[in-house]
Amino acid sequence: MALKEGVQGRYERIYAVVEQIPEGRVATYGQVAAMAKLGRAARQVGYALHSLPEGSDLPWHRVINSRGEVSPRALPGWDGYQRHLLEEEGVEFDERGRVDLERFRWEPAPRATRAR
DNA sequence: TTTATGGCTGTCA
DNA sequence: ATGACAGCCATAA
Repeated sequence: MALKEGVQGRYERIYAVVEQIPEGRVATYGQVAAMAKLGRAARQVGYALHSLPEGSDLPWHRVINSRGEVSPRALPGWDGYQRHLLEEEGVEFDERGRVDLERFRWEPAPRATRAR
């Protein structure tokens, strides 16, 4: 309709954020959503990832929920697969399969090139 | 156009 | 610590 969809790059925004996630680091949906200027559209982030185009180099597996765990998606084995990918990147999982967000939470750079 | 759902989040018990 | 309810916003039908 005549209403502006804002920008058609809503997906791109999410993709851009996820793409910025370094290895050995994880980000939550809410965090990505906030960084993508989507506000509380954390769910949409998950949808965007669900709608991921095939062949995307998007590290969607680095995006987890606020519990520090992968989404218990319907497909059995997907959570294990995601966890496996993160483990290879150096992310440590708990017995429950949880990650210490306090330690592995990706800290986005506000503006300057922050490297420590 | 509206309606329904969802890879979530945060608070309350 | 976990379990349940409601809120939020975009995509799909």
